[in-house]
Amino acid sequence: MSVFRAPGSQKAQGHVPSEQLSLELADFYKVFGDFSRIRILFSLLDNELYVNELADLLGMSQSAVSHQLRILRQNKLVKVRKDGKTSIYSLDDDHVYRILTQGLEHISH
Amino acid sequence: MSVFRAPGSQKAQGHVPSEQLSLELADFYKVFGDFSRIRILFSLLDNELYVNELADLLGMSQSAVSHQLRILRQNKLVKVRKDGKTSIYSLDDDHVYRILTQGLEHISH
DNA sequence: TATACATATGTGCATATGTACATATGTATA
DNA sequence: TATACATATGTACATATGCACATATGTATA
Repeated sequence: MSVFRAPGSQKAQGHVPSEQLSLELADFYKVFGDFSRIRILFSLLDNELYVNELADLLGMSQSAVSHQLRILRQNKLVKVRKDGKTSIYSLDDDHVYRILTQGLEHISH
Repeated sequence: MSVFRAPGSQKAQGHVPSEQLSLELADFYKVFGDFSRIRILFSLLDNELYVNELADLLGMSQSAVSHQLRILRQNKLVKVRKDGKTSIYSLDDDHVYRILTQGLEHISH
């Protein structure tokens, strides 16, 4: 793994992990580290759904769902398709699916 | 994936994801979703290190490191070995290593 | 065009969280 | 035993964050 700084920029024993990479990885996990967002992603595993369907399904307000969908969009985890008045959301690709299944494997040891 | 509730407990189209599982998975990701904790874990990839070594290496206070190590301990991501006055920390098992490498794969697309 | 509907978004607030500071706990050494 | 050292932890506070509320934007229909 090229997680570390170039030799010479380190002080004592141990390698200082790259701050850039650490930040990116933490941000990556942060998106998945929220109950509502995980539930939204799970809901989209089978079907694409529009915003109000998600809100009803999960018992969340339209506002809350929209705000979380925005975060998921910005992080390229979901994509939108417009159909008239409705915005239809789906997982961006099966990359997201793999991340979720790997996470589930880890928590079931 | 058995991520969903039993059929019958769902309303319209779409499956309501299990709240229990969603919560566990979000909490799992939440631990990794912090810059300082990721850096600590990366630092422990090669070597075991004691608290002050980590603090010096990462430019963090002893207090901050200890508090984060506590969270990592509670989530079984690191383990402690006592040697006199010092507490020597290491990754709990290579399960943690796998999680980190998978995360890195994802952010590098 | 006026209205209803679906979604997006700005804002405020309550809660969560990371860390500094101070201190407690535990261990080795003089 | 007294002191220094290493770590753990309680507390306060600043910041981050998720969501409710109100409203803006965009689209279809009467």
